[in-house]
Amino acid sequence: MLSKAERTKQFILETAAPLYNEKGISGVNIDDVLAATRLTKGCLYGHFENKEDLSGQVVDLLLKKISDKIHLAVAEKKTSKGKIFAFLDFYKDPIDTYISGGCPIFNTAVDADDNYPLIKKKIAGVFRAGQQDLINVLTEGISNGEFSSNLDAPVFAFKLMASIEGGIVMCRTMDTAKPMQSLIKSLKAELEQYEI
Amino acid sequence: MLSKAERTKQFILETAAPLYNEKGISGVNIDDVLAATRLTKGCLYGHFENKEDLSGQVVDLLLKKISDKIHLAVAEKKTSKGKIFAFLDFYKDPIDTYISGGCPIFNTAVDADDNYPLIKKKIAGVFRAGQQDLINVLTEGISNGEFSSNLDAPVFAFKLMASIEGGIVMCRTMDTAKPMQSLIKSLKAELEQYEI
DNA sequence: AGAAAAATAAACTATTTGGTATATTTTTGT
DNA sequence: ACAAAAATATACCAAATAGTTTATTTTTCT
Repeated sequence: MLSKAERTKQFILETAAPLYNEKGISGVNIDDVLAATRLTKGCLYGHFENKEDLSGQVVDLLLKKISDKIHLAVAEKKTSKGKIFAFLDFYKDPIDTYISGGCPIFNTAVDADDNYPLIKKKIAGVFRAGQQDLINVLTEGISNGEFSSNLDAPVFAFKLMASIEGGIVMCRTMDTAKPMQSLIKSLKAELEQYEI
Repeated sequence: MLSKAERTKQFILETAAPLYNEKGISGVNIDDVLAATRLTKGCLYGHFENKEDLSGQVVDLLLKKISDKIHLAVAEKKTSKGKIFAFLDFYKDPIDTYISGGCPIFNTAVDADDNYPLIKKKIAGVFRAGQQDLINVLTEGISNGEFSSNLDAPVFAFKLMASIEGGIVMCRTMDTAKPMQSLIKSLKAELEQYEI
């Protein structure tokens, strides 16, 4: 079992995570975190060196949580098509997201661009890994005869991610989930064009 | 001719615009703006009530500038296909953007979500207007025989915007423009499937 | 039960940042 | 040329925020 200290630290990170996702890195202040956790400064600074330390670890947790959740949703499907569909369906509700405030990968990407080069590098890695995962699934689908070899896996993988992420932001801003449903349908139909 | 005061005010807004696009609304501080404009506090506060006033007007300018520029690029094309292609080509370089820091519409959307409800509403309007413009172009293309009536204009319009905006962020984060070229090609090909 | 670890309470420091005030200088436009 | 407008310089104020300190209390765990 985790020590009390480790549990408290985890609790702080978990509680701060949605705050960071909603308000952005520079939008969160220490008092917000203290209010949300109902802990005291002395306690918080016993677990983290400073705000930068806290922010870095929160971002890491955010990225890990969403990545794990997606992998889980995708892993339980057997076919290539099933896995891609599961990825798309994961994002079907852009208003009420897994972690409140939208997709943490994307939010952090916009936040970090021009502001936090270190975090930006982390996100770049997450994007690359995510795209590679999709490429692997699609390539697998081509080699096992699910899809035609006309399917350009890297391009379609990028298109899937870009449109989903863009769609989330648009839907959240316009406060409607409907366009996301149509977008997902359209992307599914696009993939099905390559079915053999 | 504009009065000196009006010119100075415009100069402040134009100079602050890329700062806001790069750093986000709460990331910009007054001293940044003073340093960039090389003006003094007294002067700045002679033109704007407070930071909120300045921020609001900068965001308005950002949205107007990019909207105007896109309209200009699209308007000079005659055909529906030409207009859509012009829209896509407008975003072909996600690294070196028209206004430094990426697409201001999208940046502001992520920034405003959960933080600035008033600005969020403004962006929602811009998204809706942009989508409607694309719908109109596509619908025109259908009615004049360029495209099949199988083309679902609202859905495709949304897909165009979402994937382009998402693609910009991904490319900027990974520091490469290449995937954007492929994405644009793919979207063009997708539209061409509906050509008659 | 009792020592060590963890958390609290509360006061305090330092820095950043938004904003004000005012006297002086520069620029503009008739 | 000259009055009005615009901008500067400088000093200052107030609030928000990050971070420290220390003595005390609570909790954990053997």
